[in-house]
Amino acid sequence: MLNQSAEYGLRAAVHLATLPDDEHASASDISERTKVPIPYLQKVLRTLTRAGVLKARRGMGGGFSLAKASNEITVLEILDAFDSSPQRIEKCPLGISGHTRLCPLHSLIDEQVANAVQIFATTTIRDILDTQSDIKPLCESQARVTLGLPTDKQTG
Amino acid sequence: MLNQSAEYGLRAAVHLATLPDDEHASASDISERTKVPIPYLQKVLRTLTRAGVLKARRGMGGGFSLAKASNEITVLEILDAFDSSPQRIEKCPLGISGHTRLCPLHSLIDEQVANAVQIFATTTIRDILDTQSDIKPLCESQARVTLGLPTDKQTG
DNA sequence: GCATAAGTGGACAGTCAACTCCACTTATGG
DNA sequence: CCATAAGTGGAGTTGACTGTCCACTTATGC
Repeated sequence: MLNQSAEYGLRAAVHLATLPDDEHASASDISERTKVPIPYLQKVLRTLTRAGVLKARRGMGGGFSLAKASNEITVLEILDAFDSSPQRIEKCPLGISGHTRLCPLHSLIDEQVANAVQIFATTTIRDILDTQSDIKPLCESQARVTLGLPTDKQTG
Repeated sequence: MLNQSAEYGLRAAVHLATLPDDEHASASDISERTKVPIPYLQKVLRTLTRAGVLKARRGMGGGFSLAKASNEITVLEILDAFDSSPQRIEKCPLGISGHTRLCPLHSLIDEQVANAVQIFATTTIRDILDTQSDIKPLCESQARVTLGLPTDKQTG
């Protein structure tokens, strides 16, 4: 569905959204919380910064924070930063002339893509945090405590 | 959404489904109709044959045909042959213990996947051919006539 | 203003999907 | 039974994505 970078980017954004508004988190803080290898995470964070999703601050006490309010950052926006938003089928993949719309085969596929894109475009990071669930995104506060024995169980 | 092989495999299956029941089409016939490079298509066809979607017949007059009725071949089945069915998220990608379900972030994504999988699992090749549309899958019969100048226009 | 914390940029290595080739096998038909 | 049509198997190439490293720049704070 989406590539590794996008998955990591989402985790980072969700984590940053849980922080008090003007607080920064360093790459290694985020890495711990999101379980993403630091070197790769740094690259991901840079990408999100260039895309205008995050703000970076250098130097001591620096780090990353959201560039706008969490309800102004859509999931799609983050996927796009990593070329990972599901691709709509714009025109016939066979490139045959004479038709102006997709045939049933490609319509079927494109419809599924369209559905997903629509949801991702209208869901913000805030929405994710606001979702009613006993499981918090990235396992939030409890995570640190239970972290001793990382098992492969179902989580979130 | 799906990889190239799966896209090619779907085209081939749809094309074969338009042929009279016991008729075979050679790889190069299918290549022409589906606009897929022959060498790669051959590999795709082999994969579908091994997966039990197609039957192959060697020697002169041989070729490929569907291994079962077109209404018994689902889109998902073909995607699966190429490891291209959208992957459900089974367990927390962060691998944190203590939770038994997905967190809101991963639920959101998994829901989109689930939707698509559900549709693909219940749509057969026959359904695609039966879809009401003035545009036929792979541009069917008219295609050969207009094929002289392949332009990049919208089709299906 | 120097030591140190922290982000930046870009180069580099591994893996996998996309795609190509070719030598081999099977079957038909004259 | 030989020439030829057609599928099979597997090796090889390229390029994108994943992931790592390091030298460099910026900012803080003592």
